Amino acid sequence: MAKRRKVGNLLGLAVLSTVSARPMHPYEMAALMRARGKERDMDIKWGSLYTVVGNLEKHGFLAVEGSAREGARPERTVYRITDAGTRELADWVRELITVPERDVPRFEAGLSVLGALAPDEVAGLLRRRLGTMERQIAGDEAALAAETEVPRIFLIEEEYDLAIRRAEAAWVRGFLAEIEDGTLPGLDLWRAFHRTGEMPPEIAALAERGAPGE
Amino acid sequence: MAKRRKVGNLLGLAVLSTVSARPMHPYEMAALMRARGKERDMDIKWGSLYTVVGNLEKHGFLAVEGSAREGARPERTVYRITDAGTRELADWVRELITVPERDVPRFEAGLSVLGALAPDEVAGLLRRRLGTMERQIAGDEAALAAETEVPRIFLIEEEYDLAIRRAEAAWVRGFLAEIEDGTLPGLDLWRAFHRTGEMPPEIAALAERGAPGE
DNA sequence: CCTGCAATACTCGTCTACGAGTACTCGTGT
DNA sequence: ACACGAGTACTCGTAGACGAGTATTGCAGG
Repeated sequence: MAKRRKVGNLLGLAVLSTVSARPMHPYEMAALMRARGKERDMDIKWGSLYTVVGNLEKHGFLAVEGSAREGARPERTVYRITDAGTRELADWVRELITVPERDVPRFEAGLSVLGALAPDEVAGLLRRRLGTMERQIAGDEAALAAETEVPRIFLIEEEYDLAIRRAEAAWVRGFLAEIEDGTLPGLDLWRAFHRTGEMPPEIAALAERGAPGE
Repeated sequence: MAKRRKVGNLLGLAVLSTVSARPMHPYEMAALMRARGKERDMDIKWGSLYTVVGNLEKHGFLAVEGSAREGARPERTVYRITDAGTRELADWVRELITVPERDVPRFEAGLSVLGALAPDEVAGLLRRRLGTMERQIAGDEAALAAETEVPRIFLIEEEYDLAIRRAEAAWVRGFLAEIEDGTLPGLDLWRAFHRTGEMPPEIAALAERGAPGE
């Protein structure tokens, strides 16, 4: 079980990793992360930046290095990472890499309530999804291939992401084909279920599949 | 861009889909969802159940059917789904299926800050991850195969989930192999970066890859 | 020289998700 | 006949995430 972190927001991870290079003030972190495309790696809400930095300081992972003013700009607080912060960063990454965390994609949530729609409509929607995905994948693949200077290691997240999206696209393609050519077993059941809103009682009883043990 | 829902919590989706069968009170919904293993499909926090049901009612997706007491039990409020609720459910599923939403897995966040650890340590961690994943996948595959009564349609989420996890495992296997046999280009760079904490400046400048356009 | 727009560097109030607690009740063992 | 532990059915306080706003400055263009 992943232990509860003092600062749980992934933005905190990005901050730690960014200030670990050198002391800087929050806005500079934001600028750096933005420039490095960190937004693609975690889904960052800039509104939380100052809260998160504050929390990191409260828990001793960051310390105030001083505050500098530049020209007539408002004063900016410069933070540096502490030893505890460096340890927290390493420990956090270790956990993220080691423990396969179950963060259920929203698509899967959607699949689990597919009964709310009729199979034929679903086929159409899946076709749309597939189109979008294929376009995005092709675009990102091209962008990644065009990047010949930066060594792969600094772009592995992107590589991983592409691999997963390709797999998802492949799965969707297969599922869609099965709906379209009618080979998906139980298609009639699905249609019936959608019309009536009632699961056939013999299935309902069975649907209580036990969750496979950890 | 996915439009903001009145009730955004995915638990709300599960609730709508559950009460759509027949009116019931919150605790019964929870029991049903639990029995159906909904916890595997979305990551449900039971503490939010009453809040979410309340919100769904506030926005007209659920209506109070009445309140019943059974024996000397405390009074329970029974809810039914409204027409607006049925529409919201369908619309929500439609969106989830059609729009490939970018919900970045935590693993990917971890990969994006891999520089905090040394390659050799990462190799060890990945081996651990892979072991856990393979065990879980094998278990779930067996469980799914053992399920011969319930038609596949009622278990597609699980099928999808397995497909993705297999793809992730395969990717990790490949990446791990590249680290282990030293064929990953830039391994030395990685090691240097980790020791010094400094990205080589010529790379740092390049790392500002522009995010591929939407 | 002055206007306006974009970027800078935050602040604040709202909202809500969540965990931990609570009170009651039924069945079972003794 | 009653003590108990395992459900049942919620309630509530709080931490913290987020969005929207704000005030200042530099600079480009007329």
